[in-house]
Amino acid sequence: MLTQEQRFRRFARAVTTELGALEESFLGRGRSLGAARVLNAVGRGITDVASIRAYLDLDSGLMSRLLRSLETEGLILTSADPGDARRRLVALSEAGAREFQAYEDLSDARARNFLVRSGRIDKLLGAIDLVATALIGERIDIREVDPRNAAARACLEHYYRELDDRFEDGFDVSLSRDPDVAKMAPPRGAFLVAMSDTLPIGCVALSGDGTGRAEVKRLWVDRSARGFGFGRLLMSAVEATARQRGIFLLRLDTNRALPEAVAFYRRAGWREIERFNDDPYAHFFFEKKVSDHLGSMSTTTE
Amino acid sequence: MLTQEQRFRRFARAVTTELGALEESFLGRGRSLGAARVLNAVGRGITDVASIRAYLDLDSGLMSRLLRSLETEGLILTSADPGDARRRLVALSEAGAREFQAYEDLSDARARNFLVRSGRIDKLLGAIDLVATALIGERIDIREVDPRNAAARACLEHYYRELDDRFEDGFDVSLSRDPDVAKMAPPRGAFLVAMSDTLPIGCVALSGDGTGRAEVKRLWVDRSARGFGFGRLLMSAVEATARQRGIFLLRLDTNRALPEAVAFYRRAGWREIERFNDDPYAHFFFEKKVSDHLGSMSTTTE
DNA sequence: CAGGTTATCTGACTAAAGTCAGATAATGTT
DNA sequence: AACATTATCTGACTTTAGTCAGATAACCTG
Repeated sequence: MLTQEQRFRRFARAVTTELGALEESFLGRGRSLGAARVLNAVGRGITDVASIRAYLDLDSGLMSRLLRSLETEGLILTSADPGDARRRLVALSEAGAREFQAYEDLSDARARNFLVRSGRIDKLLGAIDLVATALIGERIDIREVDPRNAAARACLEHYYRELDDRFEDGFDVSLSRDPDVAKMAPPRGAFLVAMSDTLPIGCVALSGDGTGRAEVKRLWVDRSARGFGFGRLLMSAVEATARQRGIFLLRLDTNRALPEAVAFYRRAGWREIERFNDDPYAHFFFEKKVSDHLGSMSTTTE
Repeated sequence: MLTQEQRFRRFARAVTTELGALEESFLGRGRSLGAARVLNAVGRGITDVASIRAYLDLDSGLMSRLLRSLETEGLILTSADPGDARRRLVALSEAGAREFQAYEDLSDARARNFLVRSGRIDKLLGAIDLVATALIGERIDIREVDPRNAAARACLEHYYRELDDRFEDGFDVSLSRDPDVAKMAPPRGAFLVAMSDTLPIGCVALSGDGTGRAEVKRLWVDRSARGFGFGRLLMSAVEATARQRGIFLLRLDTNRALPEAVAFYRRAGWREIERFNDDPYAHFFFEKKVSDHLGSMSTTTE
């Protein structure tokens, strides 16, 4: 039988062929891969020379020559940084933007081709998300965002869809105690999203009312990213955020159709308590003390 | 939300980084990637220059120079092909074998590192097999092998394990009508394995007794490879093989715990018939005519 | 055995990627 | 103002990969 290593190596060969073909298609546009990569970096919004150099790991000499060749092609415009004239800023010209878009289209076409040719797009997307998440691994970035932000909304949509799938009678947000957006934004609360490269793979909300107590809501981790400990990571992050906001006691509720969530909260040091709301979707109630005394930012209204 | 193309591109970036690091580690052994690749091809058993050239898609001049450099390093030995002195044969020297092993160890170490670091080896292996199978796609090779061969045995082990998982009371080969190996080998029968690169992803056996009738047994497709139509491919191949062996009528049985198999046989033109054996695991029985008259190789014992 | 074909080798080239040692000019520090 | 530091640029270099036109020797066909 094939060993696990051999299976990985078959995967590596298959992927190398596919990605090699993508690079080949880039060469078809008449400039070197190095130049194409720089153009791509600029197109993606990396605008100063030092950042591009760090992003692509390029020698300063090579970088300079690639910039010069893109400049004489008329694809980029460079200028001195007004704040520090040693630095140079790079921007796409109109022709450069068109050329950047052409590379984007090539990439998208190959991605599409790969996905469609299998005939099993959903299963394949699940698999590639899983592999990418495993590879990106610890390089995950938990950041606070506005709950109306695109990544946050994407997470929430996934979250609602999953509840709708798993609850016996489906899930309808409007029937639930939906915390309003203001409660999930500073200074009273927070909305945290876990980003793996460009993909939002999980979220959690802290819904506060300005007192030293708050609720944890909307904990979700993408199916393809489960088992890597991101749920725990999100919970630690939200507890830390709560402490910063001067919150000392957290509560949450959850549904009996999510036994792994109930087990997870128990393991993570949450204590089961009496029902504290009339949400029809809530069956289990927990609380956890996150700091010993009232934090510095707690208000007087408690 | 991220589009499907963006998800693929996140995957491509993650994988490129991982595989780039692997190539970097190859460079650490002090020779170019080209030379390392040739050494690897020789180590994997490709012994004549033309085949290596085809395998690695190398220009004849470049190939020759890489061979010369490996030869002066003392890693390979070349000799004229005794059958055709224009061809050259390549073999690893003792030092070459050690060096080849060093590259193998590097590859394995990186594969292991990738798998272990996730903490979810089985799920990850399933995902990479799925992606690799999708990428390799049509480039699948159905070949007849001896049923005692390693790939065949690997398939059968998976097959038995899966039946044991799915049947209500498990599965024990010794209780089943296990066709003996001679019936699954030429000239009476056949054992076909579907190879995707180096991975056996499916099998099917033709168990004959030298008459114009035979049984199809052991149809199996790996979980990660289902839905790509490989079952259908294997069945067409086994029917073609049956015709070659002079068989005109095929029969098979299957279990009620495998509804998708039953549906598959119905769709593929099989006709349900009466029970024709006393296998305790068999609940459904099918037959299919694969040629109109007795084939040329049919024996007189029918 | 003559003439064509084949497999490999050699030499002369190119393009791309990358390295390294200064040069230049702006900025920061004392 | 003098000196060190920083970001970028320039020129000279190397290695690798790859291309192409023959050369060479063995083989195949009639």
